Amino acid sequence: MTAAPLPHLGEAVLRPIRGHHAFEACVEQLATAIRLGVYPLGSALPAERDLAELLAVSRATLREAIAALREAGLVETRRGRHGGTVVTMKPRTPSARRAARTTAEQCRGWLDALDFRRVVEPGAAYLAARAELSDAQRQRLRTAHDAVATARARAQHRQADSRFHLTVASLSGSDRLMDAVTSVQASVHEMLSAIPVMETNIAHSDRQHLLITNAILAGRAERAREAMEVHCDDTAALLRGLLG
Amino acid sequence: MTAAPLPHLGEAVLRPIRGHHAFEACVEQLATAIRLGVYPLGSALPAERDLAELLAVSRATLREAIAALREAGLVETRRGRHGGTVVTMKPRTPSARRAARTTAEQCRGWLDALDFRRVVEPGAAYLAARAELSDAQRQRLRTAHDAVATARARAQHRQADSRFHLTVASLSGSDRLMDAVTSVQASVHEMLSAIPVMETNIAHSDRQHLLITNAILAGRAERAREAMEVHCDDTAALLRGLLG
DNA sequence: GGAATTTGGTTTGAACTCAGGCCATTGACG
DNA sequence: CGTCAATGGCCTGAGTTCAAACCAAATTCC
Repeated sequence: MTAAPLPHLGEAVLRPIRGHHAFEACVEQLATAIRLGVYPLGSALPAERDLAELLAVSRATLREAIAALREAGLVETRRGRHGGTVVTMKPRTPSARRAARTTAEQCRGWLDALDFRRVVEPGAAYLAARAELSDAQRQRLRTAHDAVATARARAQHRQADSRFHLTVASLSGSDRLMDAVTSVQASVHEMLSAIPVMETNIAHSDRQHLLITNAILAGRAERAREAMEVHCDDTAALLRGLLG
Repeated sequence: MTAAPLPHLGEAVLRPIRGHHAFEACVEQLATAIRLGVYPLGSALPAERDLAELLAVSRATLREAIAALREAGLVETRRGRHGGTVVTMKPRTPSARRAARTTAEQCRGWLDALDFRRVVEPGAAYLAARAELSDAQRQRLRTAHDAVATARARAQHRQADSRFHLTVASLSGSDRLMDAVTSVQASVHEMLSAIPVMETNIAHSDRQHLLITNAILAGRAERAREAMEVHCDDTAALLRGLLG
């Protein structure tokens, strides 16, 4: 039997343990969820004890994370019965975000995200179309699509778009795909916040959303996947062009 | 503006922070890498200092993990120059593994892995076929394929199969895809170790590997993806049938 | 008005992890 | 044969995180 070390695979398979900073990870997850519009402006986060359980983190750590969000002006907290932590920050406008310089490291991660997205989002659409969706699920998809189509302001359209893609992923029924799409959407959201987007792009994108929605609701798996592939390719082309 | 909490998305998007047990995560990653054949019997793991950096973990923690592997009989350690930790354990045979009872929880995760796999592995094959591969990379793919085709013993075939799929993923050039495939291969390996596999299945599988390899080397992206899809579907059908 | 309940706020001691340095062992090379 | 370099083995002090209490505020309901 070979005793070759297979070095390339070793380096590729062994990956950093994500773990030593529960605090930072909490801040990032919550901030991302807020920016993606999972918790829109004015909505309340779950109670601390529930949130701590969701994130599998101690309440002490979670509170530090919430304190950081509060300090950053993203949320406000009120005490007492029916108190809680409420989202108060309007999503940053693209222009405000453009200030941050994009590093080479960041750019590499972004390009990787586009490749990964082109794989997982069409896959999610495919599975969602094949799944037997309940009426409530079908309604959620329609609602999510309508929200994108009718959003007027740029930032709100951005959030509605993220929610649409996350909704499709959630309908796939796969936890791992949901993870993957969440991660990808976080990256895409960052990218889109760093560049200007034109009206024509949005209209084009909305048309594709409709195709995807209809294909999923009709149970046309292949068609849903192809529509999502086209959508990802178009967005990727736009982003690649403007980022390098 | 809506203040609806979007509860379903919140529960789906917010995920446990994987982090509070660097030690356990290390043990799992290393044990998985060994079982998948990334470090075959007789080969040496990287030096502790290098491994600690790869896993982004302190040397102290890594050493505890290695101690656990040693105690489990997976590896042995020698000191001094050109010392190190070498893999000593033959992969467990399916029969030895069958003893472990499969829980409902485990089964759910496994079924999810099959869905996820059907998305990411074909995606990886597609990207690998589209990438401009260096001669060294092409050679790695051929070597990995030959190893599967010529492996005689069941357990060795299993490892070679994992290595083949991991190699395809590494050729995709996407870190995130590599992560995803590593994770699904770990699950698939567990499943296959829990059930009996027949010779005919192996022969069938080997034929598909050849199709995939040729499509990638020829740069036929669509064909590579379809071949991998068929391969995943066939394996999934086998596993689903034998697991419930 | 008063009690119960829900929710955030705080404290405490234990366990885990880290970074960095230093020691011990072994084989290779001059 | 002696030195050197690579490697595993070990220690210490600081920082995080955890679990499980208990406290304080605010709302609801009697």
